[in-house]
Amino acid sequence: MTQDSLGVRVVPVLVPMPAEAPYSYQVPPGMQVVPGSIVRVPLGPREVAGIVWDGEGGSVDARKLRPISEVFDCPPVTERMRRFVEWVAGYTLAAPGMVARMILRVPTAFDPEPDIDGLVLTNRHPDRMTPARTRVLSIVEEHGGDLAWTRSGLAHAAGVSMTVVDGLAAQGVFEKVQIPTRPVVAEPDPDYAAPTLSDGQAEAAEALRLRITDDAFSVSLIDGVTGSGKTEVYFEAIAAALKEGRQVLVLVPEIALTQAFLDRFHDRFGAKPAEWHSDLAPRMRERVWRQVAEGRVRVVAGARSALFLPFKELGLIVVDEEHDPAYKQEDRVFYNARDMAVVQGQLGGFPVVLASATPSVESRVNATSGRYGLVSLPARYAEAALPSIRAVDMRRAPPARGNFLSPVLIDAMRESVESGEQALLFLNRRGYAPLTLCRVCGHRFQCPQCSSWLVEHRFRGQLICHHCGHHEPKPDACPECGTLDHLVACGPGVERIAEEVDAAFPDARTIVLSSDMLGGTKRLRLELEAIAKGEADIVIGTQLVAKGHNFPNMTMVGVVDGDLGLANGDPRAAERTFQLLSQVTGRAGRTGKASRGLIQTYQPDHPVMRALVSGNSDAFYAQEIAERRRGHLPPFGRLAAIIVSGETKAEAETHARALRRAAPESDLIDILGPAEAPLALIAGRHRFRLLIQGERKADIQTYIRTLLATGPKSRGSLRVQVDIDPQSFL
DNA sequence: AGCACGCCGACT
DNA sequence: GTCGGCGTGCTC
Repeated sequence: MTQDSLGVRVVPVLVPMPAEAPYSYQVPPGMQVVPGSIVRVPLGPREVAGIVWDGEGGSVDARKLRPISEVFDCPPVTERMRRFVEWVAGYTLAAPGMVARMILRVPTAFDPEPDIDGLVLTNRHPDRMTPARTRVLSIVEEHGGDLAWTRSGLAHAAGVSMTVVDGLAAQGVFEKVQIPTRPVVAEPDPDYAAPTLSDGQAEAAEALRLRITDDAFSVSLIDGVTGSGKTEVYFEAIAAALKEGRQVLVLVPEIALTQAFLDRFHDRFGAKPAEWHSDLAPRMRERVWRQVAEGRVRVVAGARSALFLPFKELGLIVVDEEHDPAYKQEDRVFYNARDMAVVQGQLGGFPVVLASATPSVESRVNATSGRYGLVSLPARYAEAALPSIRAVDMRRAPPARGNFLSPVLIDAMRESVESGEQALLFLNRRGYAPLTLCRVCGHRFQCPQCSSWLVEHRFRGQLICHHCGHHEPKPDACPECGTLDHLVACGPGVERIAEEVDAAFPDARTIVLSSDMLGGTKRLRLELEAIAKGEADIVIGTQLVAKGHNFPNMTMVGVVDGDLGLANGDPRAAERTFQLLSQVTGRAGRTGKASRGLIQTYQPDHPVMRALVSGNSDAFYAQEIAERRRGHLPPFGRLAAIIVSGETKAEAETHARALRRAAPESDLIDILGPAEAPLALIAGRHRFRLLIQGERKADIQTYIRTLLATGPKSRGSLRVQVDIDPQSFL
């Protein structure tokens, strides 16, 4: 804290804009501020919320200084949160103000919720009774007599107008009291419904409980297949943290929390967790934020932005489905919420639990190297038998000409449908066909803006670019040679599979689920409910069927193209495919009935397929890890360079190919979205980067020189930052 | 990031 | 004659 020339106190304030450092503001005489105080300050033509920061304000022209307008009546941002903001800003190379903005993005939560005016019965009697007055008084008596009521609530309950209640209050029959605001959720009870755990689960739960009572920073990875009871196990860690009087954050990847998760939590703790995600109604958002800050909310389940809630006494973060790419934020401030959760744990000195049936390779490495604790759960045999998974070798059982479903798949579907059960077909491709070409001249329909193929959506009669959203009506004639009616669809999308299914099963009830479905989220939810109720026999879906929804009668899952995504040049291709297909095939087999997953593939010997079929992923992970030890990805060794390469992933891939050609033995490389490593010195325009790592800086410099000499000179997009270790916080 | 100012094209 | 596009520049 400093004083300006007139002796007025000046403090640094972090304002929500991309400045390098806090701005300085005067503290008007008589105003009390401490580091962490949330204040309203003038900023240019407007007023914004900012956070009083630590240390000295920078030197500014005294004439620029303006006074703080107001200190909000709100708990100050904790020391831990302030260090967290600085850490995230340093790591992601974002402006600290922009990180602070993520805490402050709750427009009106900084003022306390006003108490509600209530009425409570006195022992005075009304001058005379009327039927309406009798009703009011008997309603109050029925509820015990000493409860506080709101005017409108009481009038409504008694079925009378508010004037009746006002009349009684005027005679002193009621007196005014202040009702404190209602908590957004009831307090969870750690002893509400202690579960019966299997031996394996009990052992795992005990290991996590010990971490909690250690009261120190640690990271534990719970690795257990679908149905092994990970959730029950980390619930015990939550219970232990609650008993220690700490708050708990459960991070979940999806925007909307699945009802299933909330129900399970309620069953265990007798109350729901507070929810936090971007779709939350503004009023609820404020109340949750406020009550989290006050420590009234004990457990929050939320999307990645919940990491920036101002917890008063956070004592545990659980990251569910830790491998999920939805944890990456790739705009403004680029971060991976899973990693930042670990950072919070370290700064706050409390445990972090990562859970996944298919952990990310980096978490597996951290667990096997001992940096993270590993809690493995054996499969549970009893109620949730795993589906038997089989690879369908497409070379040996090919589909009929012009079709995409192998007879093996069709037979399995028929068996399920005929026995009154449901079948799910998974294909991660929207629309009818991913490529359209002219049979006469070979013209391929390409997006005019981003040069990817246009995907035919036959239902809508459009050709659509899935990259940028560009769309045009599908013409009858080739734009190149003008020939009519010779355009041909290449490859399958879900719409095309639906066509094939309709032909093979004309009587079955079929539903197609994809994110571009007409009718939006509401319709989707209805369809999911309908499916759960058994109102469909065959479901054909894209990625969104992989998530959380349970279909109790789904006994067969067919993956139409298991190889899709294995060969797209992404260094995480195998990992992602394994994770996605595990999840999809896991949709079957939660019923206790015998169930199966069939994966169509041309590479039945691929490590991913072997892992899926055997149910043992150790060899697969070992291979992935070995591959990366050969130099493909952090988190091994020190990340030595980030080469920024352009606006699109395609551009980054071009650079990567060039470098691979030029230096085939090099310690390459990954193409990463901005969340995965600090975004160097770079204006926000470059969104994808190559990472190069090596043992010695000299190696890196060689690679960079090679790339600069041979790589495409696309828009001068190569920039370099050296010497950042993304794991150095551990 | 947000917001104002500012300078050029089609319309109440 | 005005409304409105987004380029540039500034905010303690």
